Amino acid sequence: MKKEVNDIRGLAEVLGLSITTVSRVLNGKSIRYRISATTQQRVVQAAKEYNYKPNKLARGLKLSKTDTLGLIIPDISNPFFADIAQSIEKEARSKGYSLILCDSREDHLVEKELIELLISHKVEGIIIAPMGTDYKHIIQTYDSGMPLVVVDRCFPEIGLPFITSDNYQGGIDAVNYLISMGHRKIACIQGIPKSRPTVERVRGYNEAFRNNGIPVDDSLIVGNDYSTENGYKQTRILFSMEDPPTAIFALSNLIGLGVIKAIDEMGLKIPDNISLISFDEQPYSAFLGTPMTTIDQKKSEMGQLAVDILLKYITNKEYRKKVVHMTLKTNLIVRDSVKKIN
Amino acid sequence: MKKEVNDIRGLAEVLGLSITTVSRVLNGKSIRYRISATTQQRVVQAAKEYNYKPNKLARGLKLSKTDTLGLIIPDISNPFFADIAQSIEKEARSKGYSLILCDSREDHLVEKELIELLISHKVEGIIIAPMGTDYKHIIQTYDSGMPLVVVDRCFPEIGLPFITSDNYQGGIDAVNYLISMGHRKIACIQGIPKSRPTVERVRGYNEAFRNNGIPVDDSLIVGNDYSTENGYKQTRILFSMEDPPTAIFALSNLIGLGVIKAIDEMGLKIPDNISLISFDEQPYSAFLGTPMTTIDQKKSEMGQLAVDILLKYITNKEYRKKVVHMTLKTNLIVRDSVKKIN
DNA sequence: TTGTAAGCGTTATCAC
DNA sequence: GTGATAACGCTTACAA
Repeated sequence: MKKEVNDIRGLAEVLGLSITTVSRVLNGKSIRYRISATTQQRVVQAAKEYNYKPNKLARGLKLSKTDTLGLIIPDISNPFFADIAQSIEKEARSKGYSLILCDSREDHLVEKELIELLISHKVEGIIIAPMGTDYKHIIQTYDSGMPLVVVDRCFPEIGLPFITSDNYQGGIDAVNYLISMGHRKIACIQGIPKSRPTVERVRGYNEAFRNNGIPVDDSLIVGNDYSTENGYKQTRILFSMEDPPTAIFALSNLIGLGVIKAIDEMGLKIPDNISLISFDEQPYSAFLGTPMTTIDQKKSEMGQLAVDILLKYITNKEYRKKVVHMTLKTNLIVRDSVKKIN
Repeated sequence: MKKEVNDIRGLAEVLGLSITTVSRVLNGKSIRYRISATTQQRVVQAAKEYNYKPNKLARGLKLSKTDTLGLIIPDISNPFFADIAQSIEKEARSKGYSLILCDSREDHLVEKELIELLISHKVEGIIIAPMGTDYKHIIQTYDSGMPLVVVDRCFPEIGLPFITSDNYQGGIDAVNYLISMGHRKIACIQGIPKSRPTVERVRGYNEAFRNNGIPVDDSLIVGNDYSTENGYKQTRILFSMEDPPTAIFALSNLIGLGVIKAIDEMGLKIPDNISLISFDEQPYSAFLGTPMTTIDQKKSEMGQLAVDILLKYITNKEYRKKVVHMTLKTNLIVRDSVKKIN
């Protein structure tokens, strides 16, 4: 390893060649321009020797191609999103793209600013798992021509491409199972109320009751975000009722953890005193105090597909007319957290 | 919102001003150049109206300032690193920096390529949680002048800035506790053998035995990476021994989960048949089948400090001469996974 | 088979 | 108070 060279110009100089030729070789255009094998070898060799790294900024400026995607996630410390982020990163990089990671912390204003930031960075496309209650800023970005795919918290009512789980069916499956185990008084602790996954899961909840000819008690649908705190608080409130529910349907893994915490603190047992089923399978789900029955989502498929679709939008102008809406099957994993009653 | 303008030039045109003036206003240099209040207002107003977003590529090219940091993590789906990543992202953004996220998947070659990639992207600095067995590529990058901070898997033997936990003391605390509970035959399931956290924790393990005047049985120090699979496999092997250990010290949360899985499958109970203590506290630690005794690390402090130090290196040339080595206290959290014996 | 020069969108230097 | 212009590092017509 000799001296370093920071320029394509520097490289050209030490080689006694023109910038053009060097650039061509480095971009694999030697054949097209019939560059001599010797020249080619010398260039490649020197690039390695002088540790030359092309400047993506300059390249991006010239080509309007930054090899960069933006990812906006509401909470990367939530393992559900960490898993999605991992598969997105993997797929993106395998296709030659880097990822700018942004954590909106479930803050709508931050989310808006992050989009602006990514635009400033000239990312070629954006994958966003939004807060899910408002979409003005998102659709505006999309309409301005920025390739964009929404993940998880989608907005089916508008023309925004998305990929998400079949939350409706997941909700039905969960509640059907609970009902089949004899439960009638089933609480549902929601995530963010107007966010689509919550809306759909609650719709499934209602549908399952209807299918079984059982009336729904709306007062059992509680909670307001996907956090552990929410799960904890709502459980405490539910158990301060005259006649608490016999089962809880937690709409996220974090909420589920909060429920367990509350149950635990009250000296109660799952499933003896209360049954629990939670959305999102996690590595620890099987090893909790009571191995938990969960609704599993295809997280890595979701991430991978999001990238694939986004890249199609980026590279194929025709494809951009299609607004892809994709829904992935969920899967009920039965363990021990639901007791058969009656 | 009227038409969009993609240029500072476009903006200047609609305003009938020069590019220079517009640039100055937008960069808060109106006072220095005594730009009239009216002009100033018009510019700001128009920028908003025409939805102008400065091009960070062009700016970066000109100023050699990209407002971007690189983060390399071995596995973002590991909640330990997800937490660190979150605090890094938060701190970086609060200081005006964006983050390019790279997941090396514990692959040394990938790690090397990722560094090159980040250099190409002209990040202003790099935070890396490396595989931890080799550092040639890292020190070379650092020596070439790239501000860089190593996190978690550090290399104290060389002049690379780092911030990590006091893994040695953490190891001592864990094993001291185990010994105080009457255990003598204590297995240690390692992470990557030559990585510093593992080395230090094992050193603590040995030290605790020595302090208590108990000989160490080296055959009980097993395992080779931080994964769940490793924890699982090693536990099965340990229990195929004549006289299995009475306690296991798992050197990561993932390993701990693998141990639990194996124990579970064998129909054994924690802590009745085997005691367990694991590095890394997680939200679920308290709610596992047996609430787990853990060694907690200050993850968010680690991330935040890493960014702060890195930014000092970036902005303060003088400071760059200092090689910061920082070690964060760990904390033993006692729960129910260790049984008192004898 | 190789080279010259313009231009990507900014900011800084110098001039008025 | 404001404006021309060169330059950042790269790619790509257009020349030769």
